[in-house]
Amino acid sequence: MPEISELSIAALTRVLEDFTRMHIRLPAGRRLSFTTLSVLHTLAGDGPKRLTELAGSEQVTQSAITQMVTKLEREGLVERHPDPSDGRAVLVQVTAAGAAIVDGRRAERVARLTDLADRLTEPERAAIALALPALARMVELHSAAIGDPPIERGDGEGDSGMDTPRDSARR
Amino acid sequence: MPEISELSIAALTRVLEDFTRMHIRLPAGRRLSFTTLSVLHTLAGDGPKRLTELAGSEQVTQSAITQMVTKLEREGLVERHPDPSDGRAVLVQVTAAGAAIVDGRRAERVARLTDLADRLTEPERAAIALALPALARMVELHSAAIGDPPIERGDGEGDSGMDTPRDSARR
DNA sequence: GAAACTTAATTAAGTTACTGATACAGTTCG
DNA sequence: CGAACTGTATCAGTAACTTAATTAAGTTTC
Repeated sequence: MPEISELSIAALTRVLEDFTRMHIRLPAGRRLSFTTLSVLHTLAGDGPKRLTELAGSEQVTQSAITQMVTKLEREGLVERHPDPSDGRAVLVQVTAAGAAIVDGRRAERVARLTDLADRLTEPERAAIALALPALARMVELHSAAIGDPPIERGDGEGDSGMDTPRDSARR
Repeated sequence: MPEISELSIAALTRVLEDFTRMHIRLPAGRRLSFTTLSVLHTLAGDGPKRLTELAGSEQVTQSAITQMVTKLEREGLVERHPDPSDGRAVLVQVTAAGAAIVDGRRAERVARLTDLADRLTEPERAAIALALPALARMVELHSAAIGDPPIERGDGEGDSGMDTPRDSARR
């Protein structure tokens, strides 16, 4: 016998795809590329990282990361520091200005979602609230499988770093 | 007095950001750009569209769409047809091969989410199932606000068209 | 019904963000 | 110490965009 409320993965997939599109289309104030915003997000969330670590987590080549970090450094959004434990390595750290960009984009998303949630009924909001821990656990299970760092999730996290194609390419 | 289960938008935002990242990083078999996959998804979901409509929904210039559609046409993934109601316009339609790509990527996402959901407890899955309609309604409210077409949602939908940066640029 | 304007698509030239290959400095290991 | 390995930087090339200009069809105005 099937459960009372059987979870339709197909439906879940579609809803998540739609939210992804919503996030992706969020316009950015500054003209930063897709990958660039993702890097800022990662650094703001996980703390300083090596270039090779970033290359792995963003799935671009190490060469691309070097070039991007050079550009971000010129713009004052990240800083390069020598790694005390390995003379070859560089630790990239987000600056206050860089973190502000991440926070700003997060705030836009929160504002948008707040607006939408306000227009739901109270039981609808409650249903989402009750599902959040389970959804968060799916993300956790995924990260664990991928081998990501176990990510401190107290606060000051996030920004999936996504951007519209227009933002990436313009100017 | 606050409700029993108050919905934390901040928490919801973070979870959705994480899912976005999960989707974005999904590797693609073919080497199609970020925007290209998004266009295929839109066409597979909404049916034939004009170039200008696509330019609007994908947030790139019309010129970019023209070039992309030309390339997709060469690869047999879309077809151009004259618009019977307007001699200036062109209707772009996804081919079976194009739809297969969209479906394939959707299937990968479903597989991944299925795997994760299997590792949840039964109450967790039930909680997500109960929240799905509310989440879907948030998406609907968003589309309505943006002015998107009201999207037929029977089946054969989806693929948020997202891709890794690596996929976009390689080869 | 012709002139002026608007809209849809294409074409051309330039920019940017990536890739791949290579060079080189710093580590690790025999 | 020298050989192999690892982390970063550099260089040349490519793909996906941009803006600007062109062509063609449709709409408006008188």
